[in-house]
Amino acid sequence: MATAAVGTAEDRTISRKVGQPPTRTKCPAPFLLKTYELLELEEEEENYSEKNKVVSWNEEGTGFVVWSPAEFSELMLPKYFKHNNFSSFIRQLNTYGFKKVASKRWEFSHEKFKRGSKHLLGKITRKKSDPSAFPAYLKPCDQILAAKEGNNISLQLLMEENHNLRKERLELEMQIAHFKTLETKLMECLSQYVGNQHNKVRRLF
Amino acid sequence: MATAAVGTAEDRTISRKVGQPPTRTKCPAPFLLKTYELLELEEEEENYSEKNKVVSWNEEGTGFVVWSPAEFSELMLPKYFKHNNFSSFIRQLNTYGFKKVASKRWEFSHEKFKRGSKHLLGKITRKKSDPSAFPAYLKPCDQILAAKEGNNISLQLLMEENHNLRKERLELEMQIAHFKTLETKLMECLSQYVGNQHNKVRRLF
DNA sequence: GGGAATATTCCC
DNA sequence: GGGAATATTCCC
Repeated sequence: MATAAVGTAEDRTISRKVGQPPTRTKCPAPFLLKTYELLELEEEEENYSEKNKVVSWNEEGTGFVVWSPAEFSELMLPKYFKHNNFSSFIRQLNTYGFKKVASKRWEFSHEKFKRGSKHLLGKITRKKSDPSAFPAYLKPCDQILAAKEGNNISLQLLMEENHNLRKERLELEMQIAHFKTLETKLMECLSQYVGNQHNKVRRLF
Repeated sequence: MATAAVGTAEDRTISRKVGQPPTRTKCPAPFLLKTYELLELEEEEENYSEKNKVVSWNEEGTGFVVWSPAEFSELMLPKYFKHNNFSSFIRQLNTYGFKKVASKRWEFSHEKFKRGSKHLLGKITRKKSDPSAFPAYLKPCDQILAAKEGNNISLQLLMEENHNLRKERLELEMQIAHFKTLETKLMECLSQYVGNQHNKVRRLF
C-alpha cells in the first residue's frame, strides 16, 4: 500500500489571516509534492548507487528527465502513488500543465516546478476543463460560439439547436433500426448457405 | 499493487447487437464485480480456516456482512482495491446505492446484489450526482418548459442538454459506422457463397 | 450519506 | 494531450 495522502483543494487552502479572497496561499497538490520529493529522494539515492540514473532533474534544474520509464514505473511510482503506470503519471503531469520539452527523451518542465523551489509548487494548479468549452467533436456550432463571444447567447438559438439535435437523433436511431433489420436478413441468408444456425454464422464476425 | 482494472462507462457498454439506445447491456462496474468476487472467494477461503468470519453473505444471500471491519480493511481490501480504508469502501457502496440494513453490524444490501446472481450486477448503476441540475439528458423538454414557465430558463441547463445531445449523436454515429463495416463484411462473405459479385447479392435486399 | 476534489484508468 | 468515467480521499 502506498503512503498516499490525497488532499482536496479545500483543505489545501490556507487563509493566512482569514485572508483576502484573491490572496490565498495553497500548499501543493499531493501529486506535485510527491513528484518533487520523488526527485529529491531518488536522486540522492542514486548518488550512492552504481546503477544508471532512472530519474533526475535536468542540468539547469528547470525540469526533470525520466531516463528509464520502465524502471521508473516499476520501482518508483508504486512508492509514491497507487499505481505503476507511466501513462497515468504522464496524465497527471498534463493535468497540472507540465510540458514535454524534448523529443528524444522523457523530459518535462513546468514554470513553477524547479529544483530548490519547493515553495513554488503551491502556485501550480490543475488545468480547468472550462465547463463552457466543449470538446472539439462536441463543439457547438459557430452560431452559438459567435453569440457567446458577443456575450449574447441566444436562448432561442440554443433551443433551436437542441430541437435540431433531437431531430437528428431520431433520424440516426431510425438508420440504426434499419441496419439491424438488414443485419438480421443477411444473417438468415448466410445461415442457409452455411447450412447452419444464425449463431454459428455470427461467430464469423 | 492491486490487480485493479478500472473501466469506464463507455467500455462497459456492450451493444449486444449494436443495440437500441435504451436497450444497452452493461457489464458490471469494476467495483461491483470485485466486491462480488471478494465475497465468493473469501467466503470459500474462510470455510477452510479456523478463524472467525471476516465477511460473508447474509443468511438469505440478499446482502452481505462485514463481521470484522478491521481485518476486512487490512487483509482483504488491498487484494481487490487500491486502498485499505473501510470508509472508502463504504463510500463506493453508497455511490452504487447500497443500503446499510442493520444497526448493530455492518450489513449492506442492494436489490440487484444477491448471492448467485452475478448477472444482475450489470444492472446496478452509479447514483447521479444532482438529478435536479442535470436531468436535461433524460427529460429535456419537461425541464426546459418548466423553467420557461417560471421565466427562468437556465442557460447552463440548455448548454448541458446541448452537450449531452452532441455526445449522444457521436455515439449513434459510431454505432452506424460499426454497422456499415459489418454490412460490408457480411456482403463479402455472402458473395463467396453465392459465387457472385457484391452487387448481385445486394439485390436480394 | 453524499458533495466535491484529486487520482487513476481508458479512450479518442 | 486531454475528455470523461470510475476510484479514492476528505469533509460536512
